[in-house]
Amino acid sequence: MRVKIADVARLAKVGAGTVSRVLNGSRNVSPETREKVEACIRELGYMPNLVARGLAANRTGMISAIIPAIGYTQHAEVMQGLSDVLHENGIQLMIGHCGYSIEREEQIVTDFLERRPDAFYLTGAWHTPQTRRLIEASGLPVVECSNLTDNPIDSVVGYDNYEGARQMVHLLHSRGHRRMAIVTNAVDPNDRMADRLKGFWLRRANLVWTWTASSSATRIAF
Amino acid sequence: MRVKIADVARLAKVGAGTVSRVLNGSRNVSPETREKVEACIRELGYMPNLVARGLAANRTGMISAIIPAIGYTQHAEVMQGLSDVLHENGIQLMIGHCGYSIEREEQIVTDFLERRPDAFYLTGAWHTPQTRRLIEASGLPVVECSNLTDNPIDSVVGYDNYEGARQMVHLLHSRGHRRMAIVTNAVDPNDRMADRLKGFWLRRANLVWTWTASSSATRIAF
DNA sequence: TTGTATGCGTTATCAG
DNA sequence: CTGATAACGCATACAA
Repeated sequence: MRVKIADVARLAKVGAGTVSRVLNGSRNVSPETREKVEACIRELGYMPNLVARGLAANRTGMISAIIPAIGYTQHAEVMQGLSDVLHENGIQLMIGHCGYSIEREEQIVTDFLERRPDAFYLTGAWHTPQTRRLIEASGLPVVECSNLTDNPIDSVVGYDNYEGARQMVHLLHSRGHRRMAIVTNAVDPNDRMADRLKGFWLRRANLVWTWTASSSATRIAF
Repeated sequence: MRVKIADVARLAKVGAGTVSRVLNGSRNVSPETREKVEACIRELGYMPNLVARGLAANRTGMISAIIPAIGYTQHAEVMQGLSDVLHENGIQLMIGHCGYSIEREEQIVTDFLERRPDAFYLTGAWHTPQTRRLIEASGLPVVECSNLTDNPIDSVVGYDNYEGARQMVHLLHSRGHRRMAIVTNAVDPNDRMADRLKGFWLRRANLVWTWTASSSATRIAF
């Protein structure tokens, strides 16, 4: 049996509540008792059980994130940065990958909700109605990332894929270019790509649209 | 307040234990009551609280994995595969990245243990004594991956980096090659790389050793 | 087969 | 400032 708060309390001759207060850095504890408790914690090698804490405090210290693929650089870097900052604050990341499928995203959201995360990170602003319903019903904070939207679930962090593409084509066109091509990964469409394509088509000039067969095998022929 | 087992039990006019048994697919429940309970579960939109379950059952359904970096393809692919299979079985992955630092690995192991995972996945077989102590004391199943070792903590899945390198050099040498070069990432040494270098040095010939300044910027000059 | 009661380790409430 | 004590939501041993 692992050492728990009660053991620390007994050794320190204090109540369990006091140990808990020391653990959570409450201000309402005298320096002497705090020191005594901390000594006992070290002596017993006490290690808090965050599962129990999560149940009691109704706060797990976990944030769930869903990205298309773990190995996809763009998202991996975001996850790494997120994870770093969160970890410094005692929060862990729960990562799921949906492979550009919003149905799979819905499944992951369903499963993740059972673990009672404190917040959600979603990629893109394109979800199934049920996904949106579930998350809104949960009342959890949400960040949708990678694309802007007019009606976010909660908050969005992203850029305007449509406007970016439009400006690119506009620039090229204003410089006299007339034959342009798009090389992209069209295997699994998503809202970010859709917006970019919309931006391109605004001034299509002589547009050649090709795509990579997969993210690794490129096939181009004009 | 979210709907819990007690609510389902009340609606179905059964005991909480029965609902729990239905949830966990116990064989000891009559088809009629099972069906009735499942109907009530759907009607109420009941969603189990895995935090509470984890505390009661002493099993969280989470496995923690530590890799050097999330975006590093080799490990990302393993995480993705792991995650897929585990997810099918209701288990979630808790990923941490240590950036090739075994001290950071130790810190992550310490933090992860508080979340009571059911198992550990570690990259490499090179850890701090404290890391090994902590994990052994936890009694959790462990897989060390990417490199073989003679005294694993628990079990190992990997290949012999030393022997692989040795055989490569041997082959080249036997074909008459005498000037060879190693291009590698020497920023953060680890046991896998150490083993490979050992294998190269066995038959060094005229060995030129260079390295990439970082994983993205390559600098080679012979 | 089913219901009841107890425990899991913490936090939080409420008196002292 | 501190100590009991009641939740938290579920699993499980024990009875029925």
